Amino acid sequence: MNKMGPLQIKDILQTAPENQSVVVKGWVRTKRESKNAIFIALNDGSTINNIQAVAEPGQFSAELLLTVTTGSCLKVTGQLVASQGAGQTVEVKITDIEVYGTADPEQYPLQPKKHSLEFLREIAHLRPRTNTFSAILRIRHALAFAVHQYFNEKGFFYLHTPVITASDAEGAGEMFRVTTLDLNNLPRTEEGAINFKEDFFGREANLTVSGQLEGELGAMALSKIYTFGPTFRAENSNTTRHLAEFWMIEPEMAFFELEDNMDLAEDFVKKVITYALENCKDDLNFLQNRLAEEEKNKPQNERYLPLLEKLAFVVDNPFERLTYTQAIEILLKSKPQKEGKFQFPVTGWGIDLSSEHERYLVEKHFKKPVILTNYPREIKSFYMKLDEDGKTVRAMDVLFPGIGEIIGGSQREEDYEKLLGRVHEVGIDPENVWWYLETRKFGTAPHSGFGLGFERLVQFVTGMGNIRDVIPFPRYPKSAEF
RNA sequence: UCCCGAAUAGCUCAGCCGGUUAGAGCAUCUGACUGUUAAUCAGAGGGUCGCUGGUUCGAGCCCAGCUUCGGGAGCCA
Repeated sequence: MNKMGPLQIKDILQTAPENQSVVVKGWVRTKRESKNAIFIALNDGSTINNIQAVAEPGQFSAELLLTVTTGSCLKVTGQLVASQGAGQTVEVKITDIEVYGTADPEQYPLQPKKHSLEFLREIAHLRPRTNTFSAILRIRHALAFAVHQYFNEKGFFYLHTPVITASDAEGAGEMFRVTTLDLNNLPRTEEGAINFKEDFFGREANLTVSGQLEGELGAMALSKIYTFGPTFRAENSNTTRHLAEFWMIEPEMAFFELEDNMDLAEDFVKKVITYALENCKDDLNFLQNRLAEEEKNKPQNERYLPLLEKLAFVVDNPFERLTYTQAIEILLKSKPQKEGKFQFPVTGWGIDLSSEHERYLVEKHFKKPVILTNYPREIKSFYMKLDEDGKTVRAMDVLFPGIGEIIGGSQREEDYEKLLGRVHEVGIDPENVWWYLETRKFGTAPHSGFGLGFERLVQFVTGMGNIRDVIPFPRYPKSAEF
């Protein structure tokens, strides 16, 4: 087999030292000079661990060594030897240094010290070079890989739903417009309205807010499909769990009823978390220690479980399943309700649960992930299958501690007349979704699906508090710099 | 979008009741020391106090507006 590029630090660190010659390419994390040795810690992002390269004083010119600073990029040639010092088993005895790129320490913002997450967000082009963000990005990759692996093994097909759509039928949120019209010289109809017939698609177009409707079309032919792609919401949301551009995973399954849907959602989440636990040990350990440092400053009662324990707990315990109606009963009898601690007191059946209510159920009452089902029809989307009582729909929300709703899904309404009725009820023009309605006209079938916010999953697994820190280049109101 | 808070050195922050020349830790640089582990010790450099306007003899500090950031809420994934 051909060697595909140079060895990576991850592999070199696991190689037995036999004075063999090695080439290491990476970015300098720190340099320490002492009387008998110069130590350079190199990292290439293949692992959170650095490799130590050692040179002798006088071996290289002062001019060269001055350019070896934190952030600079090097090619180091030498021998792989057993380390004489504690802290690492192998190290590289340097014979040659080539500086690929310098990084002026007076200007390079990432110096060997603690930086706040807020500051790193301002230098998103460089933050992948930090331990924290490289760990997050490796875990993010592992989770994405696990998603595809899981669905592939379960017989799902990856369906590529469009990024550009002409319908906002789901009403999932405000949309970003896609246009090639000259905004300074808009074509007008005789009535003075903007003439979208002259636009690229000959009609109004937007970025997708969900691949679900198209996903259902796929499930009505391939039985089990999933989508995994970017999703766009133009909401003016400024929270730690919303992005304007995020990645959503949406499986859609023919012949799945609500219970099958819940079983799949729970198994899926547990399996991908398990994959991360098994394949990202170093990174998770690093993030766990990092979080533990932060927790030190918090009062005892506000501290969470250590990250790895939290993840193991979620994997090992069944999610709590209950109906919306049962949840309301619990909330009505709850301590914060009786003591008037809720900002929005629970007034009774039919209210939309606010995040304080969800948090109470998940974090205080059950202390584990919760699946809430059978919500009132009035507070859920038009495509959800009506229950027999006609009051509730076969919806399910999976709620996680810390981040709230990680999954929203439902059994879909497969009855043409009932679906059409709901379309009219919520004020959607049936003409805009004729193709969606036709699936119910031609060979309709019971089916279900859900949407999982990928970044919320990454947030949960990494323990990061702000969703803007689990995507390489976050998009949110007033921010699209990088 | 709403509520609350913040903006002072490259970074993280302190700055009293409005009063002389605005401080600390880390980082950077210099020196010392050391098979070192984000080394350690000593010294040095580094500031339009977010922007605009106002009050005042005098504003980092008080007031107004704006901008950006953080936390919470709503919308949701």
